[in-house]
Amino acid sequence: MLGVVKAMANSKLYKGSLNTIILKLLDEEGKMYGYEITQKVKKLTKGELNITEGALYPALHKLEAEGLLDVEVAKVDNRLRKYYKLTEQGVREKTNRLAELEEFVRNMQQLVNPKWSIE
Amino acid sequence: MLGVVKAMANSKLYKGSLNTIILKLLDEEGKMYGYEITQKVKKLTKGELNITEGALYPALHKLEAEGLLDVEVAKVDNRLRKYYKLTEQGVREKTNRLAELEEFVRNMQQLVNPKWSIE
DNA sequence: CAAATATACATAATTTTCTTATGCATAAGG
DNA sequence: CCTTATGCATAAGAAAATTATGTATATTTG
Repeated sequence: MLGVVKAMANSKLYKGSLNTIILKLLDEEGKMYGYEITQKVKKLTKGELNITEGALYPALHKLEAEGLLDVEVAKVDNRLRKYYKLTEQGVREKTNRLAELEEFVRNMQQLVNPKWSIE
Repeated sequence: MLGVVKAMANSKLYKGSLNTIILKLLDEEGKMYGYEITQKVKKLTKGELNITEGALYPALHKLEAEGLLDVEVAKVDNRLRKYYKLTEQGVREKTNRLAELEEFVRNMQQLVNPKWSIE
């Protein structure tokens, strides 16, 4: 019995962007737990981007191990939640990642030309 | 003796975008050879994106194997060049990839918010 | 003119990042 | 009661890149 779990994305372009997404959402929301992140992303992209658990949880663990996230365990309705939030280093890294993302978009615009513009 | 070869890019965001870049450049230029692509990309991004040979050549071979590219060997100044151009299927696929790229940017904009806008 | 750099291809080993497939457990809805 | 939703986790494998080589000719530079 498989629950037809849609992949993270149709295209391969999202590779490498998961960490940036996580850092930015945590910066906005203050703290979030894993499942909440997947739902938030799904909603914001109108179902077009589904983060898989196999990608998300290892990513969260890695960011935590790198000192970019702090974790806090909570029990809600007898179910476990692990709330993540940015550390100070995480806030700095988030800023860097967003700058890289803007640069990426700027460069892709030059290469692949342009229906979109910056600013 | 190592020639300090810079990586394809500082950030990981470019992962997955190489094929799209290749298809679009070939569409614009008509035909190009591998080394020419690396130089063109370097120039267009003002040196910020350096495609490595280890990424480029396997990608070209794969695109050719998939029927998206045709190759034509030439000898210039006693040196080998392999000119690639889009097949009909390659043209169609280029269109798809560009649409995916736009969708990717649109989704990232929703997620990570917004200094850039589409259109 | 010798040495270094640029041009031009290629591939193998490894790493990173993701998909796919599981696994466990509780809550809610039909 | 059975399915779906919530919530975590990890392992096996694939895909795409990095890093490190290797070969060869042409050009520039000290």
